[in-house]
Formats: sequence, C-alpha cells, structure tokens
Amino acid sequence: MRLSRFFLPVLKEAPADAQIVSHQLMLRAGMIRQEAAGIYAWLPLGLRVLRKVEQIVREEMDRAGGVELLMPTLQLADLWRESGRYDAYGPEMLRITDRHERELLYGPTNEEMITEIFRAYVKSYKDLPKSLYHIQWKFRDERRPRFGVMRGREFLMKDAYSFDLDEATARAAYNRMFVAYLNIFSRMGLKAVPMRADTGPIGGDLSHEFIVLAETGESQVFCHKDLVEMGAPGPDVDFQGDLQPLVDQRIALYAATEEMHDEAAFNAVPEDKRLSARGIEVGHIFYFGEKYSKPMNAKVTGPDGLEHFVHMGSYGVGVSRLLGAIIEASHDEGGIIWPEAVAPYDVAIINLRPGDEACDAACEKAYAAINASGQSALYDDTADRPGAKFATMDLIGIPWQMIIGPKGIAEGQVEIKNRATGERSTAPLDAVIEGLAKKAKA
RNA sequence: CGGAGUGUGGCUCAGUCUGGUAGAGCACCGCGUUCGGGACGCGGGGGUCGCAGGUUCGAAUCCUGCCACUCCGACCA
Repeated sequence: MRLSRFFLPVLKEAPADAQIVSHQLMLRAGMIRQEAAGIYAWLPLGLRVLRKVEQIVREEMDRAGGVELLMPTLQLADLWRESGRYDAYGPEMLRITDRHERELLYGPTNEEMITEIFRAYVKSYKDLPKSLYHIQWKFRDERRPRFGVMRGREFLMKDAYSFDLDEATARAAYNRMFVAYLNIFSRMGLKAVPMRADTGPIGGDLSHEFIVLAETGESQVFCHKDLVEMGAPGPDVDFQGDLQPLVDQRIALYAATEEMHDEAAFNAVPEDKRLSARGIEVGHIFYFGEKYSKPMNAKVTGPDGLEHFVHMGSYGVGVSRLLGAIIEASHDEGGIIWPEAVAPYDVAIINLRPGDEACDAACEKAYAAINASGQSALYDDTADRPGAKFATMDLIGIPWQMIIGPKGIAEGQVEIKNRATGERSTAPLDAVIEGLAKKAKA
C-alpha cells in the first residue's frame, strides 16, 4: 500500500478522552474512531490488525477441532425466553422491536441460538463430539464503557460451543479449548495465564479466565510466577490425544481472579513466587453441562438407545479487546510495537526524497519485491519531512522499516531498522530485500 | 444507577468568575526557502462556542431545562 493512497489519519496529540495508553495509541495511530460511548468505527489500519488477530484465533480453533459458522447479530426474544435468560439478562441486553412488533435483541452471546441449531439437526451420539464457533459482533449495553476497545459496548468476539454425550467427554472438549487458548495468545506475543474463575450468570462449575497481566487491567489477580513464564504447547499438540497432563501442569499452580481468590492457598505458594497483579481478561472458558440443553430440550440418543441431554461448554475470546491488550503489553514512548504475527504490514518503506529519481527507483524496486515475496509493505511515498515519516512509522509500529534516501543510495546502501529493538543496519538494497524474504519464509 | 467533571475549527487548549463583533499552537491550502529523527518565512481557508428556551440594548460568558462524553464507585461472559 502506498501511503499517499492509504487512509491513515494519525494524530500528534492524544484526544483528551483517552485514559489508557492502548486507547491513546489506537486513536493516534488512526486505527479506530469513537462514534458513541463504547462504539467504534474500525479505520483501515485498525481493521488490518483486527483481521490478523481474528485469523490467528480461527486457525487455532480449527486446529483444535472447531467448526466455523456464522450466526446473526439479531436474535428473537422468544429463543431467550426458552432458557429463561430474556428477563434475567437485564438492561445490559439491547432490545429492539421490528415493524411487526416482534421482539428482537442484539446478541450479547449465543448459547441459545447455537443450542437451537444443534438440536434441530443432531440426534445421535455418533455425531458427537461437536464444537462449533463463530466470530461475530456482540453488543452489551455496559453501564460504563471505558478504555477504548477494551471495554466497548459493541465488540468482536469469538465464541465456541461444545456438545458432548457426557461429562467426561465434555471435559475433554474443555481441555482442547484450554490448550488452544494457550496457543492463540502465545502466537500474538502475549503471556496469558489461565486462572480459576467465577462462572457468573452463565452457570456451570468449571471455568477459567485467560488473563494478560497489565497495570491497566480491570481485574485483580493472584498467581504463581512460574505460570507467567510457562510457554504454550505449540502447534504440534495432538488434539486427538489426552490433554489432561498439559492442563494439569498449569492448574496445579495457584492462579485465581479476585472473586475466586483463596488467601490461604495463595499463602502456601513460596513467597518469592507469589504474584499479585492487575490483568486483562482476554478469554473465558466454561463447562456448564446441561444448563441450556435441559430447558431447551437438546437431546441425542446414546449407545444405550435412550435420549440424553447434551453436555455443553462455551468458550469466548475477546477479539477486539485483544488489540488493546497487545498494545498495553507492547509499546514504547514512540508508539505501538506490533508483534510480527499481528502487524498491519510487515515492512515500512520510507522514501526520504520522493521525486529523486534514484530514491524513487530503489523504493519501487523494494516495494515490488516485498509484495512479490508474499509480505505486505506500507510504502511512504509522501512529501513529508523525514522526521515526520519516522515518527509516523514508529507510532503505527510496523516491525521493519526500510529507510531509503539519497545519501545511502549514493553509497549503494539502504538502512533497515527493527521497531522493537531499535537496531539499525545498512546493506545493499538487494541484500536487504533478500534478508526480509528469508525471514518471511522462516 | 449514585458521585464528580467536561462540551469553543480535525487535535490540544485559552477566553466564562467580572456580558461588549471568537483566539493560540498543531493540522489544512498557496508561494518560496528547506529536507537522514515531528523545519522556517509570507499569505490564506475553516467555528450553529453541545442543543433549546430565558434574562439583557447586547450572551461562548448569567439563569432554566435537555443531550453527549469522560472520570470514581457499584455492575460485568
């Protein structure tokens, strides 16, 4: 993308409304625009990152056996009356009436609808297990939206739902999601810690929140330090096999949110391993058994020839919230530092002297080569002064900056800078292009 | 929902107390000089001062009502 044709409204100063650094940087980098309290338009740069995050979630869900579908944002009130939640949910649910006076709602979550879909088609235990998910916009009319996309009213969420014949197999499904979540957050460069959590109004008796530690987090959390540094299992996990050991390895160490905190158990952790911190909830998984299948009559025939209510779980990832969490975890005075896996572009090409024949030619060559290699480039071909160009690229956090100017060209050199480390080196243009292509392949 | 606060050009803010024809910096447009870490000079465009009503010769400024947004708390798949 040529910057001259892109839509990147960067701000030198942060709008006064933004309180936390991720919100300020998202506004300054031209990623989002607030349209109302807790409601944001996603500008081109923000959308690119949102899509990258969404795609990582999708890939890891698929790897763990999930099947994607897409349910609508609007749901019928009658469906929610079946589970009893239409009245229970309260004013946080946005209720809408259509021209026929039919009561609708903008979905805050999808247990009812997925259960309705499941029961309509699945009748036999032989079709289990099933794990269905979608990535869709949700609306929860929060009393107090804040912190930009971290606590918006409209937000993008991945929600998955598992269906199993009994508790044992349902717990295996829970474990698959548990492990998939470790991999999802790890791929985004986040250290997310699974913590015992309150099940809340969703019900059930087994639940973990995945928490990214950050000073600006909304939850107070307590955990064993080793959990923070424990790596993710990675892509080679056998999701067909027994995942219990991987899960046990983590839940053996103390980790709880404030609601579930047990001071005595925490004090049993060696003092130098105790960590009390703030955290951002980026994922939440639940096993809740027959909570919805019973009132909604979702049954399958078992091997015994009898009907059984299916055992369900649900598994959420706050996709749009993750952008805020990633920025909270990865930024400096200059701006955002995107982990390469979610960066809006792989490489920035900075033409220090547009209009200079040699500079233009070198930049065009680099731009074409990077695009041809399957990487993405944001080519700054504008007439801005060099300082402004550098500041903009630092702000929006592209991992690699290729700096091409007349001085370097005269010596046959271009400069390459890493956003995260600040390291710079110079090399002939072809070598830099080749180096980036090699890195992209790896 | 309780408490506090803020609404003035795209952004940051001054002006409001003490009423008298709407300002600064940044951004934007033109010309020129510049150009390797947010340049400079000259010229220029852009504002229903959140909305409605009231007081007044005259309201961004005073009064009343409403709306929006932010913060603290409570709340929270």
